[in-house]
Amino acid sequence: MTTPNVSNDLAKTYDPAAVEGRLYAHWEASGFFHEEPDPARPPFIIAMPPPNVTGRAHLGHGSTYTPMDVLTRYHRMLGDNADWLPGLDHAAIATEAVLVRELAKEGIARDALGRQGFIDRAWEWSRTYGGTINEQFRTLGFGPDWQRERFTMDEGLSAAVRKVFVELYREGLIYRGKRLINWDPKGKTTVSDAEVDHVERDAHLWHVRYPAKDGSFSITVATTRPETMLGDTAIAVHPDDERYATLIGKHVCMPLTMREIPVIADSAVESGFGTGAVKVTPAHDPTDYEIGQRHDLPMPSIMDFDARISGAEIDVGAYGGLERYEARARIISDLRASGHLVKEEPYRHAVAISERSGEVIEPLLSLQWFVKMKPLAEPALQAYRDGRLRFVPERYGRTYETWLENIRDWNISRQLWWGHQLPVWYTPAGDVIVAETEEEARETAKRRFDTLELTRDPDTLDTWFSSGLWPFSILGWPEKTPELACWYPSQVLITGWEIIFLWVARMVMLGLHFVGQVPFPTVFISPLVFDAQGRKMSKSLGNAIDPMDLVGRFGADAFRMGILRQMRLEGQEIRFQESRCEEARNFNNKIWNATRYLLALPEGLPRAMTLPKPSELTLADRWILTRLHDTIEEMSRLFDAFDFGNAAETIWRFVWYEFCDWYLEATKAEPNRATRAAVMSFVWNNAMRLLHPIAPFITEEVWLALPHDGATIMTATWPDPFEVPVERAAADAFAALQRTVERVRNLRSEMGLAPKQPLTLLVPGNVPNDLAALLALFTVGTLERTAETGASLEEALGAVEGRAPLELLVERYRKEAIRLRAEVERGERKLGNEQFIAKAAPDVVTKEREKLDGYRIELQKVEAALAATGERV
RNA sequence: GUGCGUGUAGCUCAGUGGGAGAGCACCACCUUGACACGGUGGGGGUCGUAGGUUCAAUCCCUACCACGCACACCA
Repeated sequence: MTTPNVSNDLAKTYDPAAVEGRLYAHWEASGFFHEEPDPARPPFIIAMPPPNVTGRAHLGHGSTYTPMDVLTRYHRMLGDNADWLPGLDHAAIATEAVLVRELAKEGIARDALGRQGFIDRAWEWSRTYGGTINEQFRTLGFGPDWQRERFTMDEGLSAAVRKVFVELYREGLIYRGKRLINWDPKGKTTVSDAEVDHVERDAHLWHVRYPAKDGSFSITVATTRPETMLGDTAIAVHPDDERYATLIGKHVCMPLTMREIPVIADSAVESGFGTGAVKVTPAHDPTDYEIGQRHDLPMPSIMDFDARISGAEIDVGAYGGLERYEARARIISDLRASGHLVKEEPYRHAVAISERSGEVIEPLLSLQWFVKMKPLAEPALQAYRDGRLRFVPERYGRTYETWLENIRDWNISRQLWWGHQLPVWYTPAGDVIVAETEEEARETAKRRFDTLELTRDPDTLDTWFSSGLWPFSILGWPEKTPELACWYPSQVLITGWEIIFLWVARMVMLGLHFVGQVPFPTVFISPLVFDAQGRKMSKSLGNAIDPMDLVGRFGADAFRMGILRQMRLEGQEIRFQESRCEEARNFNNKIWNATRYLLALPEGLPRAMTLPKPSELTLADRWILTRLHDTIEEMSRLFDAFDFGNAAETIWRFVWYEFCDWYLEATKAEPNRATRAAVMSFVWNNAMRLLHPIAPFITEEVWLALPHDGATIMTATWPDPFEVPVERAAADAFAALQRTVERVRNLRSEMGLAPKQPLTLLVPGNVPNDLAALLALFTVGTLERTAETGASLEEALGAVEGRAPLELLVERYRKEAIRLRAEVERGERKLGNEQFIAKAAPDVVTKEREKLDGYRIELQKVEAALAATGERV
């Protein structure tokens, strides 16, 4: 007789804080995350989307970066040449904004500091605070190859940026031009179309009358932006609009300065909206710009980069110098006074907002640099259409396609200091020199323009320009490195759908153009994280959850499991529930205690991965091994399909509801003790490996405590289903046993028996002893053998009954008979339907027959039992 | 306006052309060789509404309603 001997080494409650930091430091110091290119093995490469250097971990990283870590760990265990390549993005606008704020606190203006001083500060700041998010990633258990960490402003990556710029320029795909751009008056820079949001806002629609000079007629237009009237160069109406047909070609006066402008016809005008006539301000509105181009209209700018009215190009009357909203108010009041304001109505419409600063975008005409997109987009579309690039879920492919089909040129110059300065120089005569280095620029200047006096373009490149090169720039491109040879293209890109345009499409275009292959064959789009009510998480709403806080309370493993279990393959959002992390913490505790039980088995554990002879395996052994086999196949399938939610659910079920609830309990019965140590050790070792990609820490801790081979579970092999014996018949028999146990437990409960009060079990003689013992164990029953019943084990188990008070049994039998009669009736109705027999699939009909037969037999039995009790009454 | 997604138990969500599921919450009982961050049992849903296809619809189709998202030059 052995007494329980729970290992004193292991606390009763799992404490992630005591494990996670220690293991991570060990992994990193041991170089387990690092990998060298190895053409002999299949590559599994993920380029980490570089977080902003200003960034902090948020729940979105849970849903996008956890899957990357999971897949990298999974493929490493599969023996692939797996590497996850990390890095940071210099995040021009965001970083510059942070710095400007910091400087303001010290009372320093950006311009006073000067360009070089500012950049020095930015570098200093990046080095000091920029690593924060990487530390947080370590806390979350993310294991990228830190030795390969890159920064978009690194010298190598910057050289790649310059090379790409120069090549695109020489190919005519980058050009400089005066175009209408999106100006962010707060960030004091241009932003690309992809960085502009359209937000519904309450505003006004003002109807303004434009009179003819002689007063013989007038035209009224509707506008939401009266301040732009100063730059009007035409009034447009639809060519088919009869109301205005006679006025086309005539002139009216813009009432603020009484400047004459023509009335023109353009089909872009909707006659049904407003008055059917529209003012045209080509320099300050995208539609008007196009109309202006079609009609060759003058395009005077009336607003400067501070969003103030400016008379530099045209007479703006008394409004010069006014801020745009002041000007609007003044103009409205003047128009009202002069009788030109006909009508004023509240109006809700979409306003263009800078994604970054939240400021209302001002469309301005400005000399900027652009990338010609159509020639780049075409191959990127082709790659998608012929299947070289696919999206998971598929529907996001259509988003990508639509965007590329309608793509417009990309404004890439930014009026910021922090970023890659354009490799562009100008001679005093205004000649443009584009070169990879200043030396090269000087040589060209000397040779072609006979000058050495050069001014470099002060602008920097859109951050996404360097991010677009990420998949190959981090591998050393344009050098022909082993990394580039082995690891480009990568295997999958994982990101959120909000940056398909900003980033994914651009990587595909530039990757195809410069390396000749799509940078990744598959894009997995992970869901965005919202709060439990479906609201976006934000600081202002106060509903933001800090992952670090969750890790502190539940552990990194629980955080990862908690969020993965909420992921659904087709879902576009997660309504995050913190309780899922708590459940996962409980799950880990379950694992911990099952491990304590296992380690405390009095007989001890054998060498790793040694199973008893097949003939010695008990029914429970065969069942759990079969379940393990199926779980391994399922986990591999689900990881391969990016179905992380179901993967998490699958291993959860196996570990908790099968291994702990049934198998571990079964090992407490005498007939199962001989083989249990080996089988449990084997199964648990496999289970930890299956769970490791999701919960790296606890699995390592447990695996190391179990008999194992190797230094770390990280490089242990992924479980192989062929190493696990399968026995369907035994698995089915055990499942029948489970159903019987549940039935008897229900009876106990109805009898009001306390869990420890024994119940007499009436077990047919043809139920084998080991099964009978399990029944007794699971139901706290004492066995009483009865006559053999039924031909199969299932039938015999179906006949197992507990000895209960007569009234109770009668009641149960009655209820059971009612249920069964309903089932029989339903089956008979179905099978009595000739249409069903004739048209339904044969196997469906057969199954239905078998079901009906089964119900009939059960019903007979129950009715017989009922009758028998009746006789005894 | 166009396109996409979602409506299933009180909550968050799985799922299937042929007997409605999980977790949490709730109720009852329980310190059973590890675990109360635990065990066992239980109650609870006309599967958004209305049609259609089908022998059979929660699942497929159509319309509508509600919510969310993306795109869009209606000033």
